[in-house]
Amino acid sequence: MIDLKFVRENTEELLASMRRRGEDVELGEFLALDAKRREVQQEVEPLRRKRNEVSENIGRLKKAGQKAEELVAEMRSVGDAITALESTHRELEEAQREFLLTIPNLPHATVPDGKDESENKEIRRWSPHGEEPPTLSFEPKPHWDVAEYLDIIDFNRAAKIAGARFALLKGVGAQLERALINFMLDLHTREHGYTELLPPFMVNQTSMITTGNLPKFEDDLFKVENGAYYLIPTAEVPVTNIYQDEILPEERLPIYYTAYTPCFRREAGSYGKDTRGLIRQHQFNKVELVKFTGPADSHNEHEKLTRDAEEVLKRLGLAYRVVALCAGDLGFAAAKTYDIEVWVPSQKKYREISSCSNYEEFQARRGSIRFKPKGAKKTDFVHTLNGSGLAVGRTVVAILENFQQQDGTVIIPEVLRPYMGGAERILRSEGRGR
RNA sequence: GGAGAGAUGGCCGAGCGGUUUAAGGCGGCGGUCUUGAAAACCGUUGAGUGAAAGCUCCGGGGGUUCGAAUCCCUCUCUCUCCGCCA
Repeated sequence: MIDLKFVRENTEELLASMRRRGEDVELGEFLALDAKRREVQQEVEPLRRKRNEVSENIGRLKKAGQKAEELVAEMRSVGDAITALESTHRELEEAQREFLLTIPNLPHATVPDGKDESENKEIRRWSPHGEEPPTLSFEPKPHWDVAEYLDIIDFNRAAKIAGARFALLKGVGAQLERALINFMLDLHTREHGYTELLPPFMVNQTSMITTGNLPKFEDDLFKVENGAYYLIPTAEVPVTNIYQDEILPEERLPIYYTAYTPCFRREAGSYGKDTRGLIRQHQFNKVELVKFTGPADSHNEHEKLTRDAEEVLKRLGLAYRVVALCAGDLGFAAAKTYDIEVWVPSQKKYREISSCSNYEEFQARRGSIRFKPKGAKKTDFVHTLNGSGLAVGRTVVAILENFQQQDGTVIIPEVLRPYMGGAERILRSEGRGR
């Protein structure tokens, strides 16, 4: 959430930022509400002060055994006036908050200009063989064909038991998924200094408001009907909300968390996009990285977090590139975002496998996540950051496609072998499992 | 699901209609003392808003009253006992 005072005092700067995002924001009505609200507040406060003073007086008089009838009568009408003003004030305040919750974050100065995805800026590339992605000596099959031949993913039966955009992993496919989760968590906890969490997979509305998923993006979420819960679209939501409404001591910062969770997304409005395969599912697994930092450190920590996610791909030997999202492609809550895109041979394209963002104080303000700088009188908002480290389903896509062999088998990356009973290759399974 | 108890400042805990501008303790910070430290003693120590005076905040929301942490309604959460259950 944008600071109310900032909106009031830096209106032009805010509008310029919104134009960079391609958002058309109308502030006239909001600023009028704000002026009215402050006017009402200035009216009600002296009345409250008067009531406090006179009421205390009445108490003293009564204690002394004296009458206070006129004062009581007078305060009765003051009380009515206060009640009326308070209810107006509350309505104005609520209207302001509702509006503020719909204003996206300000893009950081280093975010490139641009209207959409096509203007994102490539930052760097990596591949096991230099910078360019490796080419296979035969025509690569899409991962769903690779998986079907090996009998490790069953999309048809998943559709039967749940519907479109679900997958049923089988045998080595299920093992591969589990191996990747464990490999990623081990890397981040043992080498990158993150603490592992296993949070609730459903959260309340308040948590969704903190991260920016609500009120604007309800259509993207699955809501549980008998209970006020939402299925999490990412571990970012439960983990960021851990310190909701808390004031942290400065010495605790920065805090690094990693969490595996399934993620649930409606994918409304993505009809016809990635309809086959694992790329776009209603439910997928992800290992998430979340940081809470002081304001001065967040951009450094953002760079480090992105490198931590990249490391997963390096160890797996998967080619990727990092792009900086332009202002027009930036998510609602983000001040700055790097996407990591992995090479998908059958599509001859890089596809998003991680999104690493710095939200600065945007989410912290919505969730009131603060810290007390050492020696300072005032509290300040922390900065929150997160990134996928990585999306597991899409990592499976990359492994099946990049490491497929002409005979239909798939080489298992060395770092995963200890997690898969030492197997070096995924072979076609025969018989009973089918 | 049934019965009961509770939610107060970083933590513990008093207050149950009017010097509560929330007692007291612990913890934190500063000081006295000390070669240094501990102990003891003294002081200080919640958040938001505002230039300030002030105003608001005792789980959330609503009500009663001149006046609510305190009384009433409601919701949420926690605990105890019983039942059921992985």
